[in-house]
Amino acid sequence: MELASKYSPEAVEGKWYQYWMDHHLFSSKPDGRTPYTVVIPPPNVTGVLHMGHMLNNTIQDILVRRARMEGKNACWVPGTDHASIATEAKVVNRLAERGIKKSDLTREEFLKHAWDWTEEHGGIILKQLRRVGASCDWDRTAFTMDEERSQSVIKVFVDLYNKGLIYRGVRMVNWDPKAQTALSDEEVIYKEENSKLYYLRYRVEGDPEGRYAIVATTRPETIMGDTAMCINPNDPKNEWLKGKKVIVPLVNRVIPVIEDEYVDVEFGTGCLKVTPAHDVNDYMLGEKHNLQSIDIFNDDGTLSSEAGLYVGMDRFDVRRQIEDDLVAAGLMERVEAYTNKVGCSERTGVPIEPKLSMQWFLKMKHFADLALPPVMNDDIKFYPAKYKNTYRHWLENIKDWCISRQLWWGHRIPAYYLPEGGYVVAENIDDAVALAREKSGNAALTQADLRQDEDALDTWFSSWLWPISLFKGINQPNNEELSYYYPTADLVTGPDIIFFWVARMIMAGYEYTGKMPFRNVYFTGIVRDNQGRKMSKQLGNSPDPLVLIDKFGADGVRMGMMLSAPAGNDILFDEALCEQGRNFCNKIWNAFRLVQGWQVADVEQPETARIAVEWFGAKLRKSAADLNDLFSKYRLSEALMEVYHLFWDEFSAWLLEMVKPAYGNPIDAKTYAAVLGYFDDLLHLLHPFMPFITEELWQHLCERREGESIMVSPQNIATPHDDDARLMADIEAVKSVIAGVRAVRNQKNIPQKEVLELQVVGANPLAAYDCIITKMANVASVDVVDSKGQGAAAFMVGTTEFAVLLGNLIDIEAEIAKAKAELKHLQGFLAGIEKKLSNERFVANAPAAVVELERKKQADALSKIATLNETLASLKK
RNA sequence: GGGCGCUUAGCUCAGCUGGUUCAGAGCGUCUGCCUUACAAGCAGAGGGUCGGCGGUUCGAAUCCGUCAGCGCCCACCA
Repeated sequence: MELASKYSPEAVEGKWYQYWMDHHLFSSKPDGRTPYTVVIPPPNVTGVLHMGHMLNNTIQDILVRRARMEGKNACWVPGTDHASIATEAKVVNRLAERGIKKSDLTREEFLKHAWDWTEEHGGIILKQLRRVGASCDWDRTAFTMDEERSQSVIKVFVDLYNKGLIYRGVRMVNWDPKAQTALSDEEVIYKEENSKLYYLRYRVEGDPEGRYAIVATTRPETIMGDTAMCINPNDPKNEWLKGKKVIVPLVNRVIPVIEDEYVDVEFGTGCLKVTPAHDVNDYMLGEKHNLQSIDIFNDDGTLSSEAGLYVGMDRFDVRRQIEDDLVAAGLMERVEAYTNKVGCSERTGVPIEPKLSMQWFLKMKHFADLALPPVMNDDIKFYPAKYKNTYRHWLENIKDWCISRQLWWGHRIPAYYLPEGGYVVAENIDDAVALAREKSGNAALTQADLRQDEDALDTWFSSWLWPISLFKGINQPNNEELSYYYPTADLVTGPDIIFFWVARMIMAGYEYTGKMPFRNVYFTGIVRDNQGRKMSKQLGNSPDPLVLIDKFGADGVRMGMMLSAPAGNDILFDEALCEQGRNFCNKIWNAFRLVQGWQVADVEQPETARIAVEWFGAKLRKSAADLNDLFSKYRLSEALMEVYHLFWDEFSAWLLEMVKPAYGNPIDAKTYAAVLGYFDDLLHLLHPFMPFITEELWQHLCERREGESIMVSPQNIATPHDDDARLMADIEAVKSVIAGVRAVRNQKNIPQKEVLELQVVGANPLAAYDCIITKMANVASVDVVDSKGQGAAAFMVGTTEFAVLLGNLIDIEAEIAKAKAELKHLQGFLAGIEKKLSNERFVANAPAAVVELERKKQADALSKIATLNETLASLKK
């Protein structure tokens, strides 16, 4: 069959993915094999594939395919996340485009829109993952809001409530005025902002001299909520304010001056305005000093009637306005430029507003105690391990988790309020009615009397169950699938969700199965552009993975991603890397074209081929062993580089050239079979990284029967043999000789096809390999001589001198210069060694082996120097 | 403010518990080649006093201290 000289991914990829699907090659059921389980970090159900997914899923696929090829029962479970707040925001925006406001809809109507949107866009990303080659068991595709997962979430909520770990209460929470919901601490991102520090004048009530205190604040718009001014009792400069009352500017409310050591004497004027409703610290001060709390904001961030002034205006408009008004009223001392950190909503980006509200919380101390030890003692391993510190620090300082969200899209909190007050928590309405009757003593209560809590649960309250709920482990504890697949093997995710997700999965894992959810966590880096900038829509520097796949092929892009993606390091993505991947595909393709074009005949195996075949076997065994080691350490980009080098340099450039028959001649059957065997081995090693091209070539190579696939075909590369190392070292020396001759050709512009004469001075330690040297370097023979001939270009391999006879082509001056330069280098080298050896303390203290080695180096250097001196002498004749 | 990590060739990085001629790899660069698998290729070459300083040691890219620069995480100084 004629093959094109270029590999065409488009003709291959779709075909094979369909074939894998048709033959259920990704599907997994419990059996007698060792399981290898990975659960996908579920992408947002309405998301589209970006470079982060490309990286993350390529890594998972490599691990999964490798495990599958090792004979494990690989199970990669895909799915999507309902992403409560993100999806709700998207739905709200979409409705807004149609002129519909969320507030005009009932909960049911809104959810209908959300489900429509989910069904329309949901799963697009999963389809896109197939283009990448992801070998997920698609029959298991799950959704965090499907029936099974929803039930799990509700069941867990009820369970934790009954265990006393979930409570409801009024607390200061992070309020997102745009999404109009509470957020967990983890969803608040602090951004540095250039703002202003305002110095306001608070006149002292009844002061005959009309004195005033000066308060520094970044948020003058909150003065309407001020209910005290606080000074440090140990602050002499504010001593005079003790026991006084001051008047809030513009508002003219009289508030007390309180004393608390919390106040930093050094900051501003040492006077702090206290707004208990709108600042976490002020809230604490308010509690401590029994202050009134005035909530001046509406849920959307506009001023409420409580504020008295600026009612209905947005908080930031008020800040601008009040600055002017304070100046006009003569109450502004001054304004300074100031840099501070403002907490913003991770999702909507708007500054969060600390707000007192009724929310549901999960006590975290219990879970922290559960989740910290297994990571610290490496039952669960983190790659890279540095994230253990981050993890520990978070768990040791953990605060209760606010799990309620004022959203509709998500799992609705299963709490039901009784008409006369109080509530019950139950998995379903029937249980709730029963409980409510019991609680109230009113046997006549019906469903209609109960009102379910309006809030939904934080998205992460469902995803923390993911590794368990995917195997129905919450609803059917200890079921067969769970016992078989769980704990999962590896989790591949970004360090940005270590708290959101990883830590909480560990907590839920131990709480609900008594076991870890996964054994290893591989933290990927962030994909950046080649200038180190984070990829973003605004910058437009984020390529579409599918466009890249169209351009370079899925295998090419996978390789491009992996080439520079060490665990935990950010990857600077450059299309040039995909180009390298594509080129590699082409290289593999063409190596195959060469091999499959050979005519086989019943001829004797040449010695060259015999040695070459033996040598490459050693190489292959060594690489396979190295790969095992690299994979065990999750050093995937190094593993890929290892295979890349093995295929391109050792196999293509050396082995194939060594065994290649002369033009038009056939190859012997023995060599041919060996080369095909190696090709098969190489395809197996490559397959986890480049699934498509390897499957394509494998079928050509083995005359595959329907239903077979490289991914489940046996692969048996032996462990290294005892004499492999010696053979490999010998061939490395042989390569150096060949490279030496080629270098001479290059310098002298002698074409490869011109046969040269090669001499070796003294004895030839590589005599057994002369046939390889003559073939690869195109020399007539390797002649052992006592001293090299006139007009020869010399080079050394180890301590042996080789010489290429050049006759009148030789450039005596250049040879002398070269020899002199080398001599100088060697003499310097020797001087260093001799200095070491003459150091008594070195000889006395260093291990014998090290000293011995130095002696060997010394002897070798002396020998080479002698050779060079002879060369110089003969050149100068 | 606290914690962690990084700094090695033009770029991206590897160098594990100090000692193989240890200063490496890939890409890029340069030179020569359209050699009958592949110019998306072949052959060859150049390139770094391992961020600075100090210390430990017979010996330091590797261990310790310190300084400088960069990055990340955490934190209620308004």
